[in-house]
Amino acid sequence: MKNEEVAAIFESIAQLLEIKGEVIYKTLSYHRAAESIRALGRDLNDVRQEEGLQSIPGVGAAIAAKIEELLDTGSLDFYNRLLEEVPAGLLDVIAVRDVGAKSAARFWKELGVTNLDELEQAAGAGRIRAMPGMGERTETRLLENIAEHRRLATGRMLLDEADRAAQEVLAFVREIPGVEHADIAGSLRRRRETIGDLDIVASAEDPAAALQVFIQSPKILKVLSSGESKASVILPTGIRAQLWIYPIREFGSALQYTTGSQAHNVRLRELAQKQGLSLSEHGYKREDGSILSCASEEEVYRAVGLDWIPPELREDRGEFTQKLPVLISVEDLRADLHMHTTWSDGRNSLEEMADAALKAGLRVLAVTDHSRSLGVAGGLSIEQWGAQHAEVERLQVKLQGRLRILHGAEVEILPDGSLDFPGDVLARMDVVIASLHAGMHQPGDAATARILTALENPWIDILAHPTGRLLGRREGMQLDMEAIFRSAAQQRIALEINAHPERLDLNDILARRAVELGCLLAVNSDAHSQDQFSHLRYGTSVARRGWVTPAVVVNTWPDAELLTWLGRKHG
DNA sequence: GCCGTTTTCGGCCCGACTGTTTTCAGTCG
Repeated sequence: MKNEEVAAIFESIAQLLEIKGEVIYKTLSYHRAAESIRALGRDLNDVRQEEGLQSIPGVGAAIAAKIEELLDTGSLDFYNRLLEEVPAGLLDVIAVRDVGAKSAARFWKELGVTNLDELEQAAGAGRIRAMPGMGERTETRLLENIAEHRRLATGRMLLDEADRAAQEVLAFVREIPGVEHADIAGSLRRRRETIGDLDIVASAEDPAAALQVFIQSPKILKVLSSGESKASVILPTGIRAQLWIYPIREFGSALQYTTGSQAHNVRLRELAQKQGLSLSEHGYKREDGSILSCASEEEVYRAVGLDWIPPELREDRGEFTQKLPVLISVEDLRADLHMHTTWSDGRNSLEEMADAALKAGLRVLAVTDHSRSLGVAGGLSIEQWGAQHAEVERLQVKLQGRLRILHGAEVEILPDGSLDFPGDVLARMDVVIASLHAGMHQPGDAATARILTALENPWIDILAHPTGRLLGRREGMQLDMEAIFRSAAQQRIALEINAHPERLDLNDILARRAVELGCLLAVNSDAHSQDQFSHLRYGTSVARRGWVTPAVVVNTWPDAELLTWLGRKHG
């Protein structure tokens, strides 16, 4: 059984227990265990054999025993019995906004509702408003929220879309009279790979007045809620956004609070509590009732004896207990080792791409069009690659050393694990990227074997978008990443963090694990047009979330070092 | 159910907003 399946079961257990009315801390334990398992980056079976399951944060004796039962039998008696007690359809009910475990339990016990359809029928028939403590408005809003839930079932944005939408809101907020600072917060500031809604935090002399201007603007489609300090709205694009406004002296604690993650904030507040401090978005309250306001985030962390923690690390994945790394930044990237031109499926010519790379601040660019078997993407024949090589040489002369161009290819890994070009062609390349675009539906062990065979090929430098996932569209292959990382580390092959916002592959968790196992990484744009070098910042944010330092990322290295690494194979 | 630079038992983050009530529970982030 896969980690993700185990985590999903614990998540369901947490919710079912909450509906059942179990003490909240027990449900929290299952929730935390699920999060820890998701962040593990390695197979539960390995952890069980090596350090033991209880080495996982939030996993004690009881949950460890349940994990073992799941791993051994593929099923969990405790969970099965829970499902007989509480209708599984209620899990969909509590996924609706403003419906939590308490309400779901009441709908179930008082109206016999066991799933979302039945809840919608009950609301439509006016049976909600008849319940004690519920009214007409509750019922109307419930119907709206159910409709919204059905519309947005897929509902998360990719990073680039979220960035664009957030910048628009931010610009608008900054123009509201009386607003001093405004910043992006929430999961977008933490650079999560997909974004549910936008969080903006601002400071103003008179927060309530500024909020009024915000919610009355024609740029807002609908106001979901609004008060003295926060408003939740829907933008004309259908995207949900929240704006918090605080006095300037509280801006630091407000930014820290609204950035999250929730798990990180809970840990930080627990830490504060042990020092006799109560932390909220307004600052610290001491035991004598006095207030310590924080205008900057640094002050928030310093007050409890911590260094400022970069937002990308705020996921309760060790940032309070482990030494913080010096994270990679996008300015560290000197080279881009994966891109395409009109020779295969790119939209711009080689020269246009080179110009764009220069404008993006790059010093080294690897030209890596597809290989011959990828017909749909205009893969190059051996002869075409040779012709392209002549063009690369001409362009290199023309560029007069302003940009160093390496010539390689993104070479298909064929079904038997061999590469799409023979060794004598690969030997002529400056850089060889191996990747897989076809036959991704084969079982995980077969796909793993195929990649492991490919990694034995003496010419490979980089394994591109290793899992093949497409966010929101396709799950990655179920590979044995541990085996792939070990092989790549041994061969000094770099694993790619593909920076396309739809790929981000490796993800943060896998990137962190790869580095732990001694792998090199490459953050590449995979640009198919001249505007896509800007994607490098998305790849960088994945690396940052994976605790990655520049030292292990080959395209941050000085030319000499990079060429030495490439030259180990290509002479 | 987990966990320990005050604890192996007794704790477990904190406040804003809503809707329905007259003081609060539920939900959310």
